[in-house]
Amino acid sequence: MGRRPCCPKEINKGAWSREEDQTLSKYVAIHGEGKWQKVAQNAGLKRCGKSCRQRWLNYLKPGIKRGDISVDEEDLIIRLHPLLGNRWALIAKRLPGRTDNEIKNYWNTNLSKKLQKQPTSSYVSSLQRKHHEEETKQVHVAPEAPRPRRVKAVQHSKMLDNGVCENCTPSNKVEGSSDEASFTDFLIDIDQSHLLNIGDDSNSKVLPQMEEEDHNNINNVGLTNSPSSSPPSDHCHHLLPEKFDSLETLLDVELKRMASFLGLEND
DNA sequence: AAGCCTATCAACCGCCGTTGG
DNA sequence: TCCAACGGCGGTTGATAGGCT
Repeated sequence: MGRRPCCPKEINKGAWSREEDQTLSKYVAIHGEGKWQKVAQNAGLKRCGKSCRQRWLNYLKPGIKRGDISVDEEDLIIRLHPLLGNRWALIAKRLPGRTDNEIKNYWNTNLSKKLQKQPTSSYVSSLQRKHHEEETKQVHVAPEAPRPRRVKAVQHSKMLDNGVCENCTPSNKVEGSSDEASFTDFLIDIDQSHLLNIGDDSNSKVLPQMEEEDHNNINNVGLTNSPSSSPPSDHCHHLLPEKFDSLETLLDVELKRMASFLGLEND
């Protein structure tokens, strides 16, 4: 049997020519996006609909930024990745003009290597160090060093039924572990499920030590720039917001904090 | 100058969720 | 309710440019 091919056999593959780009751009300008299969047919492009969509979204669409990922953008990607995992499309939504493909490529070719040399936890430590240095006005950073930003929030701990955080067990050793990535992803997935499980308050847990804290502490989920925050290794933030409309809401909160920290709140 | 190696990134592939008949 | 088509997404591949020997 096998899978039905999504495209006719006689289609062009590989790099798009200028003529094809122009044809596609004109067609979309007139008819709008969507119905990509029809776009390919009606525009006379010997291309798969998916290919047209990808070409438009990743290259031709107005407003697409290309190349030169700024330091702030890189920083945002580094911060969002622990939070979202390889959800490149979600990350891309937070970087106007950037496409998921570009971010994915940038991650795979640049950031993953950087973070391999300096694993997330030690990266976090360096950020903390730098943050402390900034606090004490004793800044000594190698030019190539990552910009110091506090990234406590990678620690999205799985909540157990008894309210104990798995992440707090003495055996919890993330640093240098080969399981680090999957561990983090696992934790994040768990919490995303919790967060998205709105309408079921039984799933929205706030541990006792959390209850006495200000509602603003919701911001401790994800990223923080709090100078007084404890390092992730010695403190777990047992918290899940009582109610988030969605993960997007959570991210908006965090991004506002990030923007504030970056001094970009007006952007 | 030539050959090899590595990095980059555009594009393809296939899975999966959504939608509409 | 079912199913086919479509669209979105993430993983992977392959072409190519640039650097190195």
